[in-house]
Amino acid sequence: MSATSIRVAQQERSRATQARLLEATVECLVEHGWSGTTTTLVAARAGVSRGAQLHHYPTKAALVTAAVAHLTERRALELRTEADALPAGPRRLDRVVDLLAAAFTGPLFVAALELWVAARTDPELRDALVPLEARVGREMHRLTVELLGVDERQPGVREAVQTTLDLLRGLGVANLLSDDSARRTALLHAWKRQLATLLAPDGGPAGDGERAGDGERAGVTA
Amino acid sequence: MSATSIRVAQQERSRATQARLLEATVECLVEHGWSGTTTTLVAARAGVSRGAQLHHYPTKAALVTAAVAHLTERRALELRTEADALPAGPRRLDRVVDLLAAAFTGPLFVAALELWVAARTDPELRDALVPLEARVGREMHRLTVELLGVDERQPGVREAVQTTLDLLRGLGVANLLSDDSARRTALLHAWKRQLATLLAPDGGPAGDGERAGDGERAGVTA
DNA sequence: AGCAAAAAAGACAGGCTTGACTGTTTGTTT
DNA sequence: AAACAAACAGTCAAGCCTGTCTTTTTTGCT
Repeated sequence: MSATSIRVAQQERSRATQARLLEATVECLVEHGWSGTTTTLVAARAGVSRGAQLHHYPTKAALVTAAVAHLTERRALELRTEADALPAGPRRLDRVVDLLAAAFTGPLFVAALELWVAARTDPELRDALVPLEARVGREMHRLTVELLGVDERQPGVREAVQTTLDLLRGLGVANLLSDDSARRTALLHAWKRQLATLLAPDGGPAGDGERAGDGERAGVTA
Repeated sequence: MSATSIRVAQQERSRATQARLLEATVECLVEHGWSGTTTTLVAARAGVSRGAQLHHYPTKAALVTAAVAHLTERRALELRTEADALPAGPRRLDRVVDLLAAAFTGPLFVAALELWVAARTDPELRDALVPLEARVGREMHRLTVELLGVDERQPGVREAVQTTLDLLRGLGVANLLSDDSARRTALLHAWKRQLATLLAPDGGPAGDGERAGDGERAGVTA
């Protein structure tokens, strides 16, 4: 009973402390922004002593890097969870867009955006963020295609999906300061119908076969 | 000769120093991000002593607030300048989109985005930024309509323009870290043709009369 | 019980940022 | 010319952030 189970208990304690630290880091990002996210504040918010914090994450870079990975996990999890709860009714496309729009306006997106902007001028953070973000971006594209139930080999479909995601990111940024939901809702209403015609297999007005770049690479995606 | 001309000289000296400080602030935002933009660094970059800096802008908030206004001016100026140089050829719509896309990827956009994100968690900065950004947003919308030479009263036109700007903002953010120009170019190519059909007065597939919110309010626009 | 290792706690030093303060130069008025 | 005001220069202290260090507690094993 002792050998493994108790060792597991200890590991579990570590894991719990680390989880609290990472969660607190994300919360601080949302509440205080990147420059307001100090290690001291994170430790205080997590209810963890500074010594314990430094024990698990020796430097701020280590903490933030781990938090980036943690955030990525949480974003993917949240997406899948909400996607699973999606009904397959006639308004399927509308619901999918609403779901994605919610992902681009929630706290997790805000935290990711803070990191994204900060990473621009912070090489260490950038190196940690870019590969993960690329992964999330591709995953998001794939999930969108799957949820919409469209065939990506159809001309124009890939572009339509990418455009939707980029548009949602833009709307998400616009929603940062002032509440933009009224405008966003109206705009998305129009876009939904637009998207419906683009995805219709009978060949809409756009899409003559060309392919965009090398798939969805853009990040800050959920 | 003395009364006015010399007073002008002194005022001009002040103005020049202030301009250098504001310009240096924007440059620091682009190069080092919001948290890397310290007053010391700005003063050094501007070639202005710390005393002189504190004389003109007693606090960091004062400096940044002034820089926000300055940045707004520069963005508007840049837009108009480039818009004036726009040829009125057959590829008019393509050129307009390219122009706007450039505005959403240039240094001025980056600086504005840094401020935008920082303002989310900084009330003082936020209060200074929101009204100015709203102005730029409206101006950008107006200018786009004008450059495209479309009639905004036509159903769907307003939505199409707003969608274009929000999409460009999203693409601009995606371009922050990794160079996304290949994907962006391809995507915009598709969107241009999409936009052309949306703006065509013979009634495209979208736009049945509803209006979105209260005009373009979203910021981080140029 | 007793020992070793992991986890946690908290004090401390070094570096940086901000803004206050004093002194100096340049420009302006009478 | 003399007094006055604005612009400029540079130093200083207080506060904060990061990361090192030592000490204490908890856990795991014999």
